[in-house]
Amino acid sequence: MAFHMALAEAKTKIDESINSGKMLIVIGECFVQYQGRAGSKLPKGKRMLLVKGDKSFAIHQNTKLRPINYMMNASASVVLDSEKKALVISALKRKPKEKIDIFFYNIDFVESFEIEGEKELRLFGSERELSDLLMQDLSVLEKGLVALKKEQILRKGIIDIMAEDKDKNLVVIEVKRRRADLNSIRQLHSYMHQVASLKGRKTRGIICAPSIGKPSMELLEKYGLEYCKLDYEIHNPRAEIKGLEKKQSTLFGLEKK
Amino acid sequence: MAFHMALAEAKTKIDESINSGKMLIVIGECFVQYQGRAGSKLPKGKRMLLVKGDKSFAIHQNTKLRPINYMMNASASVVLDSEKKALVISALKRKPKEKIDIFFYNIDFVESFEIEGEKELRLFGSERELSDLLMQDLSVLEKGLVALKKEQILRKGIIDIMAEDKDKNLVVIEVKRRRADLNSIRQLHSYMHQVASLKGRKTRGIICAPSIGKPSMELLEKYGLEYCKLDYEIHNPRAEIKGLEKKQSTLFGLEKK
DNA sequence: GCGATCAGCGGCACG
DNA sequence: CGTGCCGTTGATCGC
Repeated sequence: MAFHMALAEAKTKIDESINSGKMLIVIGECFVQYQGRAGSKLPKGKRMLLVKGDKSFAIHQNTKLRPINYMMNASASVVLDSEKKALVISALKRKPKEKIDIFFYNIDFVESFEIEGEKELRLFGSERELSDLLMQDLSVLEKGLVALKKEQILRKGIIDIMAEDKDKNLVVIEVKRRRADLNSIRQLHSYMHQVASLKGRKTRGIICAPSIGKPSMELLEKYGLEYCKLDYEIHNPRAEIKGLEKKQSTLFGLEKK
Repeated sequence: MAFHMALAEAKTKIDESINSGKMLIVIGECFVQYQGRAGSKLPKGKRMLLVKGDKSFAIHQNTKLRPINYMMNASASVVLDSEKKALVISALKRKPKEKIDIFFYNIDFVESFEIEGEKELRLFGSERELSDLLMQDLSVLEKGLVALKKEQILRKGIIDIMAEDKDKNLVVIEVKRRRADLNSIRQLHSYMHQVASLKGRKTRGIICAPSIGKPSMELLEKYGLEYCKLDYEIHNPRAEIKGLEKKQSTLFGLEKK
């Protein structure tokens, strides 16, 4: 019957496409279940399945950027279930053990597209880039500040920039490309304490970010850390540091003279 | 000429589709540039553009789950640039101000698909669910432990579960659905200290997770926190707590008798 | 709207 | 491999 034929035809196309490493698009009414790190069921509805050359599976609804169900680097099997009158596409993965089953009850569209190897995205304005820029001249942060090491690995975490100020105090610097949040502060606090107890030297902590929220600022002050407003601009080939506004922590307000 | 005609035809289809809220798929050779929170350029190559009903734009290559370029909730404009012989699709957003330009030099495929409103995914095994399960009977964690409040909001953070032990000590509990990492420990540490200094009472901190890494365990011990191995299983409608293995922090090894 | 956290986070880089 | 952390994080929920 025509109904089954469509699914059988689709199966052939899908098998071929997945095998070839092409980009595959399937659109139709489906039910999806997943079991693995978590579990989920997605009620029957029309969706798009996108299978890429690297065996990543993504089921998209008509909203949101991210797929509603997915699996990457999986091995696939396509089976025509004549009982359920469905074409079942399963993606399996171990480590962690996960499985996703897609039951297509009817298929509106199947096509695969030849797409050459991926090109590299040239991105600018990443934290890495800002960090590198800062490293080149830490004196914009504070006179006499000199960089010791980038990406200093601690036993429990990684410091963005390790430096030393003019008074030979150690300075732990954490760079954020966006508004500093509680997490940033907790990171810096943890790093600073590790360094202080490890080196037995007076140690300061500075967070560099374009802005910082009020609760984060309060936590920062409570921990005796410092904040430096870091303004930057992103243009064509790379980002550029625009301005730096030192704003020492008020240290519980003791500094008001 | 035929070349332009194809792009012109595509423009019509794309305009209509974006206006209608359908799911739109465009495949062709394109160059992409983005400027906003960061900036990027993607060299010419064949890709898929996916535009959803909620005006989310995603440019996919043939690898990876996530799009190489994207923008959500944008306003779009489609322009035929006869100078550059390209169809330019631009997505614009304010707050934050962002722009993405997609230059299609030729188009292999354009189609839009009617897809009804999204259905809800029923997910089980989330942290929220595990937390709720624990709340129902904290005694599995420790005899005499009683829950005080769920999602207790602090000035600087949110506590998963606030409880009290048999000795009337406050107990801050942080639940993780996967292996506890440094971040989890730093969170719990921060919460515990806030509670202790706020209430002026002896306060304990317990992290519940299926596993914990070695560095995280060390940090946990350094902070005087405790770890509880939380085993759970996910089956059909919901997750279920399988077992709990208490594993008190060794507190610098002082407990070895 | 901002704030905080989770996510089946994914992806990357380094040990 | 695991560990740590960034991400144009996105997505959710509460204030």
